[in-house]
Amino acid sequence: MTVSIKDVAREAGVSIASVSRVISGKPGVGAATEARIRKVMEDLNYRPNLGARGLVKQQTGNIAVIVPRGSFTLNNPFFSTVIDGIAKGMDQTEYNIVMSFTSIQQKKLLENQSVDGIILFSPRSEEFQLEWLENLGLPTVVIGSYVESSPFPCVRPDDADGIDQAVQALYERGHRHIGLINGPMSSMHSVKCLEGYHQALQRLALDSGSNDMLELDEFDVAASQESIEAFLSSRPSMTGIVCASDYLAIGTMRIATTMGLSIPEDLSVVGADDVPIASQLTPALSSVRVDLPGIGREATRTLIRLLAGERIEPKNLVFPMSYVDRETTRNIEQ
Amino acid sequence: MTVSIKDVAREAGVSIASVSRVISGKPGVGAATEARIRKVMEDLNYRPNLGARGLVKQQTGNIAVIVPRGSFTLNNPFFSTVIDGIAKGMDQTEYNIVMSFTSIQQKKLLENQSVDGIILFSPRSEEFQLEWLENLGLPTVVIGSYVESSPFPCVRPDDADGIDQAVQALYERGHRHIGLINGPMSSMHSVKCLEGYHQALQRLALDSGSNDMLELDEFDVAASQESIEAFLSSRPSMTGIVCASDYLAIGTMRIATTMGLSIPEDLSVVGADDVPIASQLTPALSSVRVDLPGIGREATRTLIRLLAGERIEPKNLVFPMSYVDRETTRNIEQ
DNA sequence: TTGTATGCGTTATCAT
DNA sequence: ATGATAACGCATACAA
Repeated sequence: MTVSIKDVAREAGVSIASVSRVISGKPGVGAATEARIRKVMEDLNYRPNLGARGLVKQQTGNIAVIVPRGSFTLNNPFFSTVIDGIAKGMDQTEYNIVMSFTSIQQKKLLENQSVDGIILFSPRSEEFQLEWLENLGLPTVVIGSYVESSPFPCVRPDDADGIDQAVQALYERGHRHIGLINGPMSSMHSVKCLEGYHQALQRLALDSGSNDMLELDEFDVAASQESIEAFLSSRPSMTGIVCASDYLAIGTMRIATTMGLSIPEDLSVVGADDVPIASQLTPALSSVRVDLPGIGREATRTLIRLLAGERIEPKNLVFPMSYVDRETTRNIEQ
Repeated sequence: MTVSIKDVAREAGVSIASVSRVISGKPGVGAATEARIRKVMEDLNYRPNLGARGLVKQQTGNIAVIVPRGSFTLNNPFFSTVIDGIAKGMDQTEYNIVMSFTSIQQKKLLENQSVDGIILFSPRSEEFQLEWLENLGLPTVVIGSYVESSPFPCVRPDDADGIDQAVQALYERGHRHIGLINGPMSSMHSVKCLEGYHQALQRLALDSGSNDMLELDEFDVAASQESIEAFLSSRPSMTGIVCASDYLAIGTMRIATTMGLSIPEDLSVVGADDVPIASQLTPALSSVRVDLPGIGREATRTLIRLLAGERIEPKNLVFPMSYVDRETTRNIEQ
C-alpha cells in the first residue's frame, strides 16, 4: 500500500542507498541518476516515513507541549497566546508539536519515547514529581514560575514585579485599600504574585495587618463565585483589586457588577499578563503587560539549543512586565 | 543509552519474543517468567519505543489536529473550546494529538507519514486543495462547515439555523432593522451564516433591499475597526446586530462603545457559538449556543471509528444551536 | 510455554 | 558514483 524507498529504488533501477542519498541531500550520486530517482519519487508519490528514520537516527522529530490539566486550560488565553508563540518558533525548525492536556496523555506521551524534548507549562506542585521528570532524561524547558530546585531552564514573566507594579499604579491613583485575588498556593505563580503584593504593600506602608488576599481553590472563577462575593462585600473600604491573571479579573468584574458595583467607579480592577482580549473588553481592562508570544518563542529557542547539545546559562529567563492603564482603573480623591 | 527489549531479554535470560509478549499482554508466557520479566523491566526502567512499534504495526499512534493558519486561531475561544473536547475524547484512546498551526507545519506533518488520521478545522477555500488532502489517503474528519463536495465526514454547528434564530430573537424583541457582521466568504462558515441571515429576513419580511451585511476580510476584528465603524455609523436606524462569532461580537461591542453607543440601549448585539467567556462578559453576551466540546468529542469518536475501518454514514453530523438571551439585547418599543 | 527468524523503512558503513 | 548489508526496536509467524 504505502510506497517505500525500496519501491523507488526498484522502479528507478538503482539501489536503496542511492535513493536514500538523494532524499537526505547527501553527495555521491550522479546528476543523471539523481534526476531519474527524483522523477520516480514524484511519479510514485513517495513520502518518507519519519518513524523509520527516527528509529535509526534515534530521534522522533516531536516536541511535547504539556499544559496543565484542568477544565480551563486551553480556554485560558494565557496559554493559547504563549502557545501561539511556541508554534511560531517551532515553525523555524524541523520539529512537530505534540500536545497533551490530560495526565493520561502526558504519561503516555512522555513514557513512550515519542518526543525528543519537552516544553512544560509550570505545573502545580501536586501534578508532577520533579524526580520523575528528571528521570525521563529529556531536554526540558519550563514556562512560568516554577520551583526553585528545578534543574530545567525556565522562561517566565516577572510575576512578582508585575503585581507590585499593579499595586503601585493603584496607589498612585489614590487607592489605599487594595486587595489581591490570587490562585491556589500550590501554583508557584500564585506564590510569586503574593510575594509581589506583600513587597508593594510594605514599600508603600499599606500593610494594614488585615488579610486582604483571597486565595481561590482554582484559577477558574466560575467555581469561586461565592468566595469572591464574600470577599468583596466584607471589605467595603476596598477600592482597588489586583488579580493574578486577566482571566480572574474578567470573572471578578462580572461578579462585582452583579453585586451592584460599577467598574471603575466603585471598584478599580487590574489584571495580569495583558492577554489579547483584555484590550477588547468594555471597559477595557487595565493590566500588567508581558510579551506572551515572546515567551513562547524564547522557550522554543531555548529547547532547540538544548536539543543541539548546548548547555544553557542562565537557567532563568525573566520577561519584564509593565503596567498598562486602561478603563478599569480610576483616580480617587483622598 | 536507551534500554530496549533486547536488554530486558538478556537480563531476564529469556528471548525477546517473550518480553514482547508480556509487553503487549499476549498469552503464552509462564507466570514465573512473566514476573521475572516484569521485574527486569522495572529495574532497567524500560520504556517501549512507539516509533519502532509503529514501524511494524504500520501506524503511528498520532492524530493530526489542523487548525487554520492566521494570527488569531488558538486565541479564538471557538477553537480552544472545541479542541478541549477533542482532547477529552482522545483521552479514551491510545492516540496522541499532534497539532499544527501553520501551513509549513501542516505539510511537514501530513506528508511525513507521522499521523494515522486527521481532524481538520474547516479551512478557507484558499488553504487546502481538496485533491491534495484526498491524495493523502488518511482517515479525515472535518469540523465546521465545509465545501459540499468534500468526501470527509463532517461535524458542525448548524450555523445557518443559528443565525436565523438570532435574527428571530431580535425580531421578537421589536427590532426591525437588523444587520449582520460576517467573516470572509472564502470561509464556508460565513457562507452558511449569510444563508441563515437571508432566510430569516425573508421569512420575517424584513428584507429592505438594502445590504445590511458587513463582510470582513478576516475574522480578526482589530484589523477591521474602520469598516465596522463605517458600517455602524452609516446605518443609524439599525438597532440590532448579529455577529458570525462571539469573538466578532466582542470586538463589535468595543467599537460601538467607543463610538458612543451604549449596549444594549442603543444597539443590541448577538454573538454565535456561546464561547465560555461570553457569559463572563459585562454585559453578558447574548449568543446562539452550541455544544462546542461535544463537537470536538464527536469528531474524535468519528475519526476513531474511521480508523477502525468503519464506514461512516451519514457524512454530516449537525449540532443544533439555540438562542441564549443575556444582557446585550433589549426589547424596544415599536 | 518458549525461542528463532524475518521484516517494517530508513540511515550509515564499508566495499566495489 | 554506486551497491550490498547491518542496525535501529519491535511484533509475529513459525518451529521447537
